[in-house]
Amino acid sequence: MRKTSPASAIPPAPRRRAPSRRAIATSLSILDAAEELFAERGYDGASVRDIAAAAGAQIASISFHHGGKAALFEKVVERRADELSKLRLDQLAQLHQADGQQTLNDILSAFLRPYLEKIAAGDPHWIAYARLVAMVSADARWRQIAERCFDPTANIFIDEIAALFPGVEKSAVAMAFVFSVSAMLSLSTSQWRIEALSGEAPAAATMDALSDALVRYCEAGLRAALER
Amino acid sequence: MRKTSPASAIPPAPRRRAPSRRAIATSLSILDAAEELFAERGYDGASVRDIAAAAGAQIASISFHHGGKAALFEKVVERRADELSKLRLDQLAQLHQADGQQTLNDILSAFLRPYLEKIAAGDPHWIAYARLVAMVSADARWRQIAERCFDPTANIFIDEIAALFPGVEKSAVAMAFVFSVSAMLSLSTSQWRIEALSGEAPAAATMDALSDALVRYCEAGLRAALER
DNA sequence: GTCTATATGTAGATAGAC
DNA sequence: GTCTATCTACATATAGAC
Repeated sequence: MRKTSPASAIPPAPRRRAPSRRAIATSLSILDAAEELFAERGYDGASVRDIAAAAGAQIASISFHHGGKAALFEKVVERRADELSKLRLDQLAQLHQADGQQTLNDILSAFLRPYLEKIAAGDPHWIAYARLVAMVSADARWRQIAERCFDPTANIFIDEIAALFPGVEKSAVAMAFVFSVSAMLSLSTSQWRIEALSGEAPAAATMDALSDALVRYCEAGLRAALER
Repeated sequence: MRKTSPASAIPPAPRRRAPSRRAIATSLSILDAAEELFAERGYDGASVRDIAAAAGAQIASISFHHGGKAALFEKVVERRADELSKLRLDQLAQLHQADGQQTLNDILSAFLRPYLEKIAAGDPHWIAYARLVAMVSADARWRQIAERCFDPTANIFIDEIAALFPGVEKSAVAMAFVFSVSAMLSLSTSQWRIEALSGEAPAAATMDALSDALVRYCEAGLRAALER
């Protein structure tokens, strides 16, 4: 069944020459600048001009390296989503290896803590990421990004939670899960609102305390919504 | 100390002639069209051209009646916010009249139910409103709208809740309150995400069931986050 | 790969006739 | 109050020199 012709059978590799160090730097700085400006001003509010300027690059570089504004936005979201999904699934795998019965708190922590630790470290890239996720989640125009970047991991966690509540419909679990993700995102997207509503005393709460409160909030909320 | 001249002392009323019926209709249809398009595409994504076209009005009418795009956005948010705040504060007043000790569930219901009833009725204007609130809450550029339209009522409810948890810092209550508002908004803003994550079975859950689940979720979450 | 120059479209606002 | 016509600015994208 094999073709007899030697090398020509395999089409000549459509692979390009490896990009130069400088090209990589340009491409990356555009990605970083885009992340910041998209998060701050939204997709329509951030122009490729401003992104290029912030990156110290040419406008034309954006189309050249990333294929246009829309494709750039997708790459920005995808880069972070992939890293975060990996961390979350790693946590889940560790739970399974420990092979005691995992609790709701374990599963929720595996999902929430990796992100909470990122923002507790104060990394502005990850604070920006919450705003991007909120945009994608609220805008049907980015449906494909959500399906590709968020849904696979979310489904795994929803199924894990559903296993703890036999007889409860998956849609109910999905709903309570979305409530929890929304609450998590609000820590970043609405930080200024929380501060504005906190009154005079700034209350130098550590991010760790906020994280713990969020996990407790979500766990209790999920139980109340799903238990009979 | 009074001027002796008769009518001229009082400056001629700067009041304009009452607007015509048609003018009112134009102004209103612009407001309605703007609400829909701002919610669907965001502030930057919705152009005044499209808004005018959707309203069946002229582009120039937008500046004439509403003073420009930014002012129009504010009016759109303010109109709904005022109506909703009134409903919420009415509910709270009824609780106080009943003068039994009000529970956390009472207070949360007074805040959440008026909005949940609006969307349970399927009114697209109110579903759109959640998206607008989410935009304003996530974007510091609209800080003034949030301070004027949302904060006064939110502060009243936060204080009511705080009274049930003596010794807990107001900032902790504000945080848990923002979690709850985020979860509430996600019912409208991320409805399509909930559906996508619910799996094959569409599960024709009534909006009333979703509302009850949300209130249970928020109440239990608040308790867990605030109780010692 | 980078950069200049430009093509082509659309944005929000308003002057002035009606 | 409405509507036409137009102003000015800025958007994304790309062709072609380097």
